[in-house]
Amino acid sequence: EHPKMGKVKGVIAPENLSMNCALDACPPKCPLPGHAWQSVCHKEETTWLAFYRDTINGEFKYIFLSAGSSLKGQSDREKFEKARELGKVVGNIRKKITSGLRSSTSVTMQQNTALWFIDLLAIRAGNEKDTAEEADTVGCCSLRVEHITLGRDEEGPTIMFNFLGKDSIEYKNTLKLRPDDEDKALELEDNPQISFVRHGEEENFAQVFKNMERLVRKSDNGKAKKPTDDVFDELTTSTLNQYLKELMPGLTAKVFRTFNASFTLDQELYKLEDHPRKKEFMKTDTTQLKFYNDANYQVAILCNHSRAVSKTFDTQMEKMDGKKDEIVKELNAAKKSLKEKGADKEKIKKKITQLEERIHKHETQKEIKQKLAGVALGTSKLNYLDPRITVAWCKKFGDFALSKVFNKTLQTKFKWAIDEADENF
DNA sequence: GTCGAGACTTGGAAGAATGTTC
DNA sequence: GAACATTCTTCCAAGTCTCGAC
Repeated sequence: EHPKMGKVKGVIAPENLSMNCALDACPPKCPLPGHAWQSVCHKEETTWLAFYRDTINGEFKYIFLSAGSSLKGQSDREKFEKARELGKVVGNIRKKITSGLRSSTSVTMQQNTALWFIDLLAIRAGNEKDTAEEADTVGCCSLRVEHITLGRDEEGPTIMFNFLGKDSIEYKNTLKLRPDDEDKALELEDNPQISFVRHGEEENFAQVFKNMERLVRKSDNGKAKKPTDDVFDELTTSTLNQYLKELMPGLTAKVFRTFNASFTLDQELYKLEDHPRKKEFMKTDTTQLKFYNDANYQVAILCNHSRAVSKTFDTQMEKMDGKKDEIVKELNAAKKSLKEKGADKEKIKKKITQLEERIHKHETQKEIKQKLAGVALGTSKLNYLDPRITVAWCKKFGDFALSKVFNKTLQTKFKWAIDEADENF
């Protein structure tokens, strides 16, 4: 429960607003007669147009340019360029993390263990929070002992995470080794609450597990930890980001999330290139869009982007089941009539094929609906996926219409990417 | 090194607009 | 064209991160 729940916001008057405009520009006129702006300033190094103080907690509230403005586009591009830069050096950074995991210096070991999670699981940095004023949510650096369960299964060690992240969204995930039995691995792969250790990272995982055993049991002074104690007790987001800057200029924890989200999309989309079912996927716009959405889905799972399940979800499922029953009845009747004397067999056979196709389509639709019930695809598309990857993929594979994946708002927001990327991006 | 102000990005909910089905 | 489903858009809270003061 949020500590400020139930508080009423005050009205924001012109007297609460500070305006920002160029020194040689005419400040906007206050539209309310008898009122005036609190102040007019000329901060050329900032992008905000106006700000006021929140009436509940006194925090700054800004008014910015829209996402479609060239200024925002430029900043968006810089964000993705930074992620691409990380992509070029991530191999070396992972080598440094590998050695840091085994460090005898506690701070170094903690920094690299946290980073290993941030890189693999795309967990947020986790700044300090004042739980008397804000909801009790955590990220990597602020994880507490009570959020972690260490265990073992037939493949080896397991690390289970269970905590509330941004917006009090539940994060439940068990990290484990990929089973040798490929059928079992494929089955577990479909479970969004299970993540496999990256290929080649098995030894590092064993070390991370050892580190975590130590971090959830004892602090550096040897005292036993309580469930409410911090796992990474010598770490803050600030010191972690300072360390990251030593590894690459401008690198922060957030960049790993952008990089891994875009990298995942790129990998998933380009599986189409030599996919055995390539023709089938590229047959219609609907099947190609489904392929794109499946790739987008993998990113949404990685970033834990969820949404409330529609209140009418169960009714909708029941309706779909009812609809399917109707088609099945029709199909059975058609099959029966095939055996009747004097029936137009060719016509009935054609009808049977059509009905079978309808059932298959219906089942696929239900499957998609169930899969996406609690998952939000839009957040990653808007914030984490380099739009140039999507633009290039659309151009490369059958000149697929970009409007199928980017609506009007996204096309405006990503104009810079549409102009820039060709099929070889 | 710590703290807090300041500036910006990321995020889901809700309502509006649009599409689909009967 | 009504009813319902889906997608788009807006809203603003909740994050991340930097920088300067102490």
